[in-house]
Amino acid sequence: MNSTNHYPDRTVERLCTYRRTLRRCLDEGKPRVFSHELAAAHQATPAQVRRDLMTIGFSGSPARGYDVAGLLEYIGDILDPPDGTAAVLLGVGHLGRALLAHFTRDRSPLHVAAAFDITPEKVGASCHGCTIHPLDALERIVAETHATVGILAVPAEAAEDMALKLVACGVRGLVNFAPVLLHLPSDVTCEDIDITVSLEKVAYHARHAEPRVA
Amino acid sequence: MNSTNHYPDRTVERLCTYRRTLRRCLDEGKPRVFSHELAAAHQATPAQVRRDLMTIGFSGSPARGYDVAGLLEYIGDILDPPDGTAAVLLGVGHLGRALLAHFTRDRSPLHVAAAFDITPEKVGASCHGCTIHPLDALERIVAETHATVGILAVPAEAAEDMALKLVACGVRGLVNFAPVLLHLPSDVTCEDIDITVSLEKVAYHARHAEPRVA
DNA sequence: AGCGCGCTGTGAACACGGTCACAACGTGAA
DNA sequence: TTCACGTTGTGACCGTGTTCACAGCGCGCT
Ligand SMILES: NC(=O)c1ccc[n+]([C@@H]2O[C@H](COP(=O)([O-])OP(=O)(O)OC[C@H]3O[C@@H](n4cnc5c(N)ncnc54)[C@H](O)[C@@H]3O)[C@@H](O)[C@H]2O)c1
Ligand SMILES: NC(=O)c1ccc[n+]([C@@H]2O[C@H](COP(=O)([O-])OP(=O)(O)OC[C@H]3O[C@@H](n4cnc5c(N)ncnc54)[C@H](O)[C@@H]3O)[C@@H](O)[C@H]2O)c1
Repeated sequence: MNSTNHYPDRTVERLCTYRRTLRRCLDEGKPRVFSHELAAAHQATPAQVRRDLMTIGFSGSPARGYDVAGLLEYIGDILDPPDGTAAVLLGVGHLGRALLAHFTRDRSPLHVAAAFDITPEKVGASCHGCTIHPLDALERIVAETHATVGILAVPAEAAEDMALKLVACGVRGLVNFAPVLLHLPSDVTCEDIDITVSLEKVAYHARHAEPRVA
Repeated sequence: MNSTNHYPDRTVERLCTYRRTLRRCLDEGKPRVFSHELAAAHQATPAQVRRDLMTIGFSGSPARGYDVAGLLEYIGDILDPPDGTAAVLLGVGHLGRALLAHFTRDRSPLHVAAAFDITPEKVGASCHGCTIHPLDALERIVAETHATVGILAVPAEAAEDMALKLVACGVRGLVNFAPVLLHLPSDVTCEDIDITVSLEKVAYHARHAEPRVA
């Protein structure tokens, strides 16, 4: 297991969601879980869960299952840097405001540290307790907050420019809501969330579903 | 090719995005495209594009490429029902408002036809030109608008109940923003958009990216 | 008219993630 | 103490989606 080339994307994704179930178990005072319980709370089979945990090197015990608190901490060590993750948001429009409302109140290991917009009227204002900064403060604030992730909620035309600006400031991870493919250096991770495409896909599949199976 | 079991999900997804590039070509007066041009505008190789178009049965001509207008119409016939797709939105909170702002002004083949909320103060009000209805009007309005897709922007605790309610009204496609797995009949298509997980994934990958390759 | 280039269409090979199936083992009951 | 059960850990297998590689062909150039 070399240090740069890490776990598969799909596994990381499931780790994120396993955490939710594990937290709920902890809240309920349930000290141990079986693979089939974790599987039921996700889109997964018991074998898949065991495989994921094997991949990250976490062992359970036969007839007892996995230790909830131990696994939660183990996953946290993989996913979370010691000081949590800071993100910056670009574009405080309709979508940006919703994101701010959600990720600033959150005490999770991940939060939005600062927001930016190009519109002069918005700059300086505060939105859900977060001050909106001008774009020329980007480099300084990324450095100060040690932000490692950038969120793009700007119009499609501006997205690539803003992405490259973020990369120039040292950001290596992006979440892009704009409906365009960004051309980025290969060491930058970008997750596209394309709500329009998701809706179109679902509409398509809904139209072509077989009448009723289960 | 039987009528129920249709194209793979990934292909449908790419068809949605090919359309964007094709529309841009049309706007620019470009009558034909090559597979490598479509590929460059997407996360795809030329072979992948050709394979997709082969899958849907659209032919180009060597040395001339694909006819932009023809392909656009061909994809439209696959993705869009004749009258467009109507969706209903459940939960007009921070996220719901952003979605309304985007998908009501849109003249696209897909639009939000009605919004619903449980909070008495919100019901009856209008948001971005869309009236907010009470939940007990759901069945009637789904029937009247012929909505085929439901969008869940409600708190996690309410998501599964609301999903089942939509299904009971005849909706067969869902887009779910709540961070829970929905247990649904197998003939219902559900696309989960889990923004928190996307952020966590990106943060993870950004931390473990190799220093610099390209 | 003839030639060569560059594209399309596609069978075959490949890679990856997911699933199966089973040996190993700890636990609790008798 | 012994046994039966249920769960984990994992090698082998399988299916799907992606890429390779090349034959076939039309266009434009000479
Ligand atoms: N709202 C939705 O539900 C929705 C759905 C699908 C896709 N999207 C996409 O998400 C993005 C944002 O959508 P929105 O609805 O919030 O749009 P919006 O127009 O409401 O907001 C865009 C914001 O970005 C700011 N902006 C513009 N250029 C900028 C720049 N260069 N740097 C920083 N800020 C800049 C604007 O001032 C504005 O505040 C768009 O690309 C849109 O296509 C949104
Ligand atoms: N806002 C974000 O950026 C964001 C990010 C990640 C996930 N989410 C998820 O999206 C969902 C919505 O987020 P939000 O920020 O808009 O929350 P919000 O609290 O602002 O809005 C929720 C809305 O749903 C309404 N509601 C509650 N129960 C309902 C019911 N049974 N039927 C209809 N409406 C009901 C409430 O009245 C409220 O208007 C949540 O599940 C949240 O976890 C949001």
